[in-house]
Amino acid sequence: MNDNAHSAAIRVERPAKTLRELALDKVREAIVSGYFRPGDRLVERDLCAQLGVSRTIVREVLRHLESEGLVANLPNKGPIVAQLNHDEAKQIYEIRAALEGMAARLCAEQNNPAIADALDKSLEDIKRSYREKDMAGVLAHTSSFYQTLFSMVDRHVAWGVVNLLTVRINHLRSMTIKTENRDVQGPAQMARIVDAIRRGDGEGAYQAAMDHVTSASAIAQAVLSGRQPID
Amino acid sequence: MNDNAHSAAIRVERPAKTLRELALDKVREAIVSGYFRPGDRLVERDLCAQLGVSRTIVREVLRHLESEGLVANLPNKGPIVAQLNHDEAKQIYEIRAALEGMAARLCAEQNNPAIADALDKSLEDIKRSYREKDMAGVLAHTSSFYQTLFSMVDRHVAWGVVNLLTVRINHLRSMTIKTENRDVQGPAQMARIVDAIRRGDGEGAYQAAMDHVTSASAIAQAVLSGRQPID
DNA sequence: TGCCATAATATGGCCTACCAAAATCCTTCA
DNA sequence: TGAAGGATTTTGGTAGGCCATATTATGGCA
Repeated sequence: MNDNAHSAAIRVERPAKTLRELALDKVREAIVSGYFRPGDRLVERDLCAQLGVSRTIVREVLRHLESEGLVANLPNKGPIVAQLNHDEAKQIYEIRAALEGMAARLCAEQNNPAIADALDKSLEDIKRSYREKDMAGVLAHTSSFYQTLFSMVDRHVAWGVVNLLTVRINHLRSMTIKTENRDVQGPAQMARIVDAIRRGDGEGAYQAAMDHVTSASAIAQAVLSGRQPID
Repeated sequence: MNDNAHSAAIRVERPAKTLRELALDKVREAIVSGYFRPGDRLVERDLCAQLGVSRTIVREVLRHLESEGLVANLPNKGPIVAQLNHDEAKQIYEIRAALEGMAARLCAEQNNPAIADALDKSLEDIKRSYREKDMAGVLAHTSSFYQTLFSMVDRHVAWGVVNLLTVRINHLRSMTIKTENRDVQGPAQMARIVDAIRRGDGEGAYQAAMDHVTSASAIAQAVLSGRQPID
């Protein structure tokens, strides 16, 4: 027993990730990062070669990404990287507004100072990343901010939905945060959310969260209008 | 050209359903309908035999259902039918409330009488199904009511999210609608939504939609408390 | 009898190889 | 030139096999 407990204590935390999960992450990352562009065909056997795995894995991965909305399947032609149009992007921002607004309200109604403190910490990270011009960091810490918002009130299902939708607009997000003045306005809007939460002002937190997403959406629309869709 | 246009016009809407999609629907239906119970193991090779398809297909289907949240994968044990706990159900109802409330508000702000008319039609179908004690019909027409709500304002992404979440609580829905008085209260609450939309009262429609889901959620919680989880 | 080590079984994870059907590209011949 | 008709590419789908792990028998030993 003692021996067992001991070996358990030193047990190496093995990856436990299956090859399929690794491949899934790789391909998702490749799409989100723009290595595969919207409209690109994802030929199964090519992916096999690039990933170094069998078709079985590739097919399962493509199915998974299809159900995530990152990949579209043309009948008898095969999978391509999904194209996000104007309208869908708008809808995604709208849903995020509704859910993040909800989460912010719940946080405010919790009246727990630890929540605002945790959010402030993420906010500092975001500002620092902006100062260091580390845009990947801005995105990551912004995600972290919202994850905190949801997890502090135990809304992991809603967080899952938001997360799922967010990967589909990732390239838009990375463009909006580079917009002029966004390094000041973005954090300012998020600070309003935190302030309302700290005051216990549910309605204010809701509005502030809605406003933040809404302004991001407006910028995204402008970006999309400026550059013609990749069609 | 003319010929082309003509042949396109009469083109038979071919099934186009791949075997995988058929299998996916079958298994999803089997889970939603309760043929497979929460916690049941879904042994790949058994499913192959039952569905009459290859393991490739079965695996892709399982992956798809996993990302829908209907199937859970235990490491080193394999897939089982996902178990819905108390808290998750509550969260799902909460998200539906937020999104259906949003859709109802948008419908109201549209000021288009056709919307309320279409909703009224679904509502009549629901009442008739209740009178005929056709509970499957009640569920179907209720879905149809909400689908109208979303599609009338072109919010198919949000509808997709709601739909995805709804399949996971399908058994709860089928219990809530059988609750005492639900055949009167349910339609009455939905009529309030329609009335507000017809009046162009966005805030009222939002509240009415929230109230409807919230009361369904309360009933679901009661049902879940009454009968111990299937563990 | 009771317990432990071992073998058998079940199952998921992963792979290769194959076939049919559809789309597409390419060649050839009138 | 241009249309018929292969050849190629690629998906959709199948079959079956290998390995690792986990569970379950099983049989032998104290």
